[in-house]
Amino acid sequence: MSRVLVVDDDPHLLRALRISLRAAGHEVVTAPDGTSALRDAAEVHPDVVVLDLGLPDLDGTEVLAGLRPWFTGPVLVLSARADSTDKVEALDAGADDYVTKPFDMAELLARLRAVLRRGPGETGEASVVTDHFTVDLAAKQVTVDGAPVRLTPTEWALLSELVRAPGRLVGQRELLQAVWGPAYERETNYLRVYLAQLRRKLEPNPAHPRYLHTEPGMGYRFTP
Amino acid sequence: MSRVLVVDDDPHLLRALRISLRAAGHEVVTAPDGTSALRDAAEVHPDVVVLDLGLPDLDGTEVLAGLRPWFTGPVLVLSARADSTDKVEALDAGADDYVTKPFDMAELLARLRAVLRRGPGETGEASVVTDHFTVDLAAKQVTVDGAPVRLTPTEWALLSELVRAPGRLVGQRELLQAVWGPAYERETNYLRVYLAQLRRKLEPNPAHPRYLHTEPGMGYRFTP
DNA sequence: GGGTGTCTTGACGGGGTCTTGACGCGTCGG
DNA sequence: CCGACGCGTCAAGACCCCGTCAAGACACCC
Repeated sequence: MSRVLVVDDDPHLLRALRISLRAAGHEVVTAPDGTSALRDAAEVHPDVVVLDLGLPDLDGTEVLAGLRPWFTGPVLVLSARADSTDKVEALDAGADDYVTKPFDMAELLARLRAVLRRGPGETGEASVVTDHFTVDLAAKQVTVDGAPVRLTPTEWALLSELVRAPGRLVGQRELLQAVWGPAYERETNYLRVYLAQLRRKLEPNPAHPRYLHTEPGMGYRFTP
Repeated sequence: MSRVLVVDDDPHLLRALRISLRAAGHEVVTAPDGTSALRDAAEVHPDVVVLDLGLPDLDGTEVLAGLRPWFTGPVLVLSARADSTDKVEALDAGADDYVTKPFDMAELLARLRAVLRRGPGETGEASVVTDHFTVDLAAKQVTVDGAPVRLTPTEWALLSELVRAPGRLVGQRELLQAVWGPAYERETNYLRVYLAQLRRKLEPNPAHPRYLHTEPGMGYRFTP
C-alpha cells in the first residue's frame, strides 16, 4: 500500500511496529538513528515517516529540520514526552501528528491512515515554471505556451525526476532506477530515447536544448 | 488567516476557543449543534472545522459523514472520550486529528496549524458547474442541461472523486482504492466500465469526452 | 417468489506505448 | 589519422491499455 520509514532506537518497538505495519499492508523500512534516517529517507523515498524523538545521535527536531526542506510527505512523530510544549515544538517544526508513548497500535495505524489520506506530497512548490513550459507536479499536467501537452507515463516519470531537482545534475543510474527500477541501471538507451521525446515535446528548439541539458558520461540536468 | 468553524455545545469552551482562535489571527464561525454545523459549513465555506463529538442532536460521526462528501478541508475532532476505539472510528470516518478534552490550548492551535499547512488555499466548493452539467456534492445530485440525472452509488462515488479534484490527474489506483477499497487496486476493468457509463450520462458526445479525459497508463482527469 | 436494477466478469478490436536494434555524428584518446 | 565511445535519431515489432459490449451473478423491493 504505502512505504513507511520507521525511525526508532528501541528494537522491541521497532519489531512491533514492523509487524503491525506489514499486517496493514505497508512496506516497512527501518532506521535506528537520525543520521541513517536522513540517508535512508533520501534513498528509498518513503510515503510517510514515523519518527521517534528520542534518538541516540540527533535530536528529533533536527531530523525533522533535515527532512522537511525536500520531503513533502507526512511525518508522524512518536515521543515519550507528553508535555504540550514538546508537541507544539514538533508540530511547528513540520510534524503532521504527534503520538505519545505508550500508544495504542490501532490508534497509531488510524492516524497513519488519516495523514496518508491527505495525499502523498501535495505541499510545497507544486509547479515548476519556465519561459516556455510549466510542469504542475500535483496535477500531473504540462503546458507549453499555455496549451496542455500529453505525456506518456514513462515520459512523465522521467520529467518529474528531473524537474524535482532544478539545476542539479541527476545521474543516469539515478534516473534509470527511479523510472524503470534497479534492474535497468545499464539501459542508457532508454534515457536517450525518452529525453529526445521530452525535448521534442517541450523544448522550443529540440536540436539545441535550453532546459534539458546532457552531461556526457554523467547524466542530465534541468535548468530553469 | 483562515476561517474556522467551531462546533460545540458548551458555551464556555466555545468562548475560550473563539478568543484563542481570534488571537491567532483566524476568522471564527460557531455552531452549537450538528444540524446547524452542516448548514453553516455549506454556507460559509470554512477552511477547517473543529468538531466536538458530544453534540446534543447528532452523533459526531454523523456530522463527519455529512461533511465529508463535499468538504475537502481538514476536520479536527474534539472529544471527552479518550478510548482508542473512538479515536480510530473518528479518524477513519474522515477526521484529520483527534484531541481529547481537557486539552491544552497551545497544543490545539499547533495541531490546527499542522493540518492547515497541508492544504492552504483549498476552499471546498459544495457544487461543481460546467457548461453541460452540474454536480452538487452536498446534495448528491447531478443535473444535465437542467434535468436531474440518476446515478448509481458506484457511479456517484467515482464521479465525486474525480470532480473533487478539478484539473488534477487522479491515478487509477487512487480511484480504485477510494471507490472499491484497497483490495481492488488492480481491477482497472471497473474504471473502464464505469467511466464509459458516466460519459454516456454526462458528456455531450460520449465518444469524444470533453470533461472526463483519459490519460493512458496513468488515470483520469476532470477538466471544467 | 418474481422482477428490476446494479455490479461483476470476460472477451474482443483498435490504437497507443514501450522496447529493441541499427545507423550517423561528434568528441576524445591513442 | 583512426578507432572507441557516447549521444541523438529513427523505425519496426511486441506488448499493453483502453473502450465497448454482453452475459451472468447478486441484491433489493414489491
